[in-house]
Amino acid sequence: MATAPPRILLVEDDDRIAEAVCNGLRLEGFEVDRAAEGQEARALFESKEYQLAILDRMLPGVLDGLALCARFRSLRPDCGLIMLTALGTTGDKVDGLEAGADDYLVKPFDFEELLARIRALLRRHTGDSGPRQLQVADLVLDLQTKEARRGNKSIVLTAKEFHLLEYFMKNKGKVLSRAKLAADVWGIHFDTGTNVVDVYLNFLRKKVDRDFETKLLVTHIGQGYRMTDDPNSEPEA
Amino acid sequence: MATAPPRILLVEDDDRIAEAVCNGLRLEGFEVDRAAEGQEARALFESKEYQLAILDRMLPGVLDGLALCARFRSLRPDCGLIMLTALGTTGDKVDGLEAGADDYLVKPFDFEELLARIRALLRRHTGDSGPRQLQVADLVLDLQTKEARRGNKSIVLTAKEFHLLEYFMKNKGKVLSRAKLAADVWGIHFDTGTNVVDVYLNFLRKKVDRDFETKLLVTHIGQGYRMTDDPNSEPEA
DNA sequence: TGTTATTTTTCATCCGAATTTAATCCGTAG
DNA sequence: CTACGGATTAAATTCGGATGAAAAATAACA
Repeated sequence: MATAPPRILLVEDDDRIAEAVCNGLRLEGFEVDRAAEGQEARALFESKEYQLAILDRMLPGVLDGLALCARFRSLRPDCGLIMLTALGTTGDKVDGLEAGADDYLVKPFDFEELLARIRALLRRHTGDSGPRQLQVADLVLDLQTKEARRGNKSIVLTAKEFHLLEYFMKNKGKVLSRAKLAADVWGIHFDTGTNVVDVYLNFLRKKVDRDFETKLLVTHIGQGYRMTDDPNSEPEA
Repeated sequence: MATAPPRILLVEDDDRIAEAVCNGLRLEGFEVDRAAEGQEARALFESKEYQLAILDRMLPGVLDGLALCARFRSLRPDCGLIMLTALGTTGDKVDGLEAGADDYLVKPFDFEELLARIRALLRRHTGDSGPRQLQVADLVLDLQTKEARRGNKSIVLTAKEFHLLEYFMKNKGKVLSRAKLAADVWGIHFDTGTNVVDVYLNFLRKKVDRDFETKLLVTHIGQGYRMTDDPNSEPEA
């Protein structure tokens, strides 16, 4: 049984960065809220319970990253805090740590790096290092080796296929609309007339379902797709 | 059984880093002493019995990290030694290891990472004495002599090549992204647009794979590289 | 210190795999 | 029959990775 995904607050004014990070994190199964400036961030932080906050050091408005950091820390001592700082401002790191941040990251950072630190931090606070493998029926996806196997057959996946499959497995049981898949896996947020999702479903099915009796990927006409353990079950909300 | 907590000597001149690390380690239940420069460190080391010392490579005064390292090693051969090096000073790592250090870490490092290495080192020094050489298929890497050999062919490696190979062998089977390699082997924690990793993969392959039938280093396009024990883990379709 | 050799890193180019687009096919419902 | 949503295939494009060469940094040594 999957526990509730960690909830993360991202405070970043640069749309492009925020966009990319949001996407990436959602793809990894986190629940992400975003604020573009201080007041909004504060409001969100006080209304929901976050396991972790990612704060840009420099923010428009009265409340900058440092101020938020200190405030958040005093408000909820065991919420993880990661500070993002621009390159070249050496003292920043230390200031950040002194304001109560658990870690800092220099921009431009690598998403992988951010992810690693998020995981480290969540692990430190919750003791859970997350799954190394995902499983649905007899299909196993190894997140370390990026290897998939069903039954005793090894399945080779490309990067996109891997992401898509990972996303399905993390959301098994749920019906996922094309729009949501496009958004969370491809980062396509408005309706371009593309059919990549369809095409990739076809790719996945060829590799994952074609040679097997029980089909794990089910189409719900007009609604989307669903990965299921047992085909007779009702879709989850 | 309640053995005495491991005693650690931290030698670091930067107050803030020292402070942070000290706190962290004490929180983890270690007993920590700190010295800010070489003479002080030496005095402490000779007056108490430490299970482990963490040395900054660069220190003010006559005795720098390297000198201390060599001295400590000859004084107490089974005390664990971890070297901290700043980014951008090439060759440091190897010098450190040659001076007798057991491990090194590039600053800025993750506290978690430091912790992991401390634990590994303590484990190694209290009884089972860790691996002295690594092996993947017919490739053997001797951590003592820094010699590599595949089949009956001896392979000469440069410092970076050695570390990269060591990292791959320690993580055999896992797909390692460029970002992770850059971070853990080069200490590049943010996204510069470099392709050193690619180039070094090419170097390694020339030395390790080129003249052999079975290739140990596999590319996973869009995901990273992987060192594999048995190349048969893929196909079958 | 100046000179040379070695290692590390950057840069530009080429090639093939992966991704995306676009066209066509198929089944079902009206 | 036709319209609609989805499945499938093939073709176009883009992107990631390999590689050679040269530049920069570092070490070795006189």
